[in-house]
Amino acid sequence: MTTVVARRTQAERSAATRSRILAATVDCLVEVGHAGTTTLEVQRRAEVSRGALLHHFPSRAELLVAAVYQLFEAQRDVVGPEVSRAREVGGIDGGIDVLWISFNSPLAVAIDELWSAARNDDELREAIAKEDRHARAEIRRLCDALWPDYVKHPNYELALPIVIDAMHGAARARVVRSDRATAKRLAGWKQLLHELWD
Amino acid sequence: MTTVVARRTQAERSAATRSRILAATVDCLVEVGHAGTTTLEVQRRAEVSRGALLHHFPSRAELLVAAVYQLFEAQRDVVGPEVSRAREVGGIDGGIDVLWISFNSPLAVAIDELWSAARNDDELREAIAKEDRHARAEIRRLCDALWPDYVKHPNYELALPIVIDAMHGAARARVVRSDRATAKRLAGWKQLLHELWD
DNA sequence: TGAGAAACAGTCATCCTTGACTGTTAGCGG
DNA sequence: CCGCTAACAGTCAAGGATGACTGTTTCTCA
Repeated sequence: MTTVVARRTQAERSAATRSRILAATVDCLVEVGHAGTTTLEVQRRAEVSRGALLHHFPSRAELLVAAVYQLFEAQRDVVGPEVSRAREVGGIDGGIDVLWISFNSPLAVAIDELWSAARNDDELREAIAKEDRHARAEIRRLCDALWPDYVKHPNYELALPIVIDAMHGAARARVVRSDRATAKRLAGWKQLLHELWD
Repeated sequence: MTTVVARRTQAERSAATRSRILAATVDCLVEVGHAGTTTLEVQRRAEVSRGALLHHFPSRAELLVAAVYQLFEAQRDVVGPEVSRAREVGGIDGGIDVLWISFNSPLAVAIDELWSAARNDDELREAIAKEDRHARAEIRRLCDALWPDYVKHPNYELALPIVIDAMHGAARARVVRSDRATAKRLAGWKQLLHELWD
């Protein structure tokens, strides 16, 4: 009785391994942070040999940079569909809820983790800066889709960056603060937009 | 010709060494980040022996926790005087400028660095959470002192946390974004408060 | 089908960090 | 003035991380 091993092309094998490694890297970033994301730990989680890991990503730096691209791409895959569904979400309050979700995915946590590391790593910083521009554009598209009625409101351009920055700040602070505090913030953002746009 | 060594009490010697170590730790956090803040690097910067370092702070964790207290205390020393000077600063715009400064000191950078590390370190997180409450109260006092005329405005409680969160978010994003972007944000916050309070 | 290349496996030397450990000096109380 | 303790000095072993290196398998293409 021999196990039937499905024949795969080199490209398929390679891509699968690469994916496993990157997924493990993201998991690692979320669970134990940037400092805990060692090549050994990634290799264990991905269940690949050292050779495999080093073959795909010759150095830890290259692994993390690749993770950046992977992460932002994954986030686009999350945000994209939300844009399509945006018309079903009603008004200011629903929009804030949807927006807040995108700041709370595991992906966002992993990105935040790399963001911290980027301050002392030129290579990472450059990679993140580049992707961040696209991410912001995507968030912007999401907002426009969520609030088509307000896009032309004179206060739209004023309020948007502030709320987005505030969400960034709140997402970060969430590490040490209570869920209650987060709920209060959500309500605050909604009230602000009502105040400015209604 | 013998060098005259000033006689110091044990307590003085000890306190001086401790200060040097903590100051070096803060420098280290600012310059090379949490990951780069090794006990060896701190020891080099403080110009103390390994024995001295380990005597005052038996483990790296204790060193970082001590740094948390030191940092928040130092920040209080910075923010405190600002509260007294607040009456000299005029209006919304000046207040925003002052507030923004407190998010840009090296201290804030070091705190942010520890904040990142805290996500995966229970001891640190607890220490930071505790101090953070005081810090927020202090910031609140500063705001009240900066804008005594608006404290009772119905939108005061609405706008304040949002602006503070936004400053947190913006301070963090500054790592990868341009100074121009920061200037735009400053203008935005000012405009928002004018919109809500005037 | 067979040579070659890509994908993967596993080991190893090197470096770095940490904290334990032992030795030394400076101040303090009796 | 003497013994004691806190403050400091310097070394060392253990563990972990990284990437280089060599060996093996799996596909591909001529």
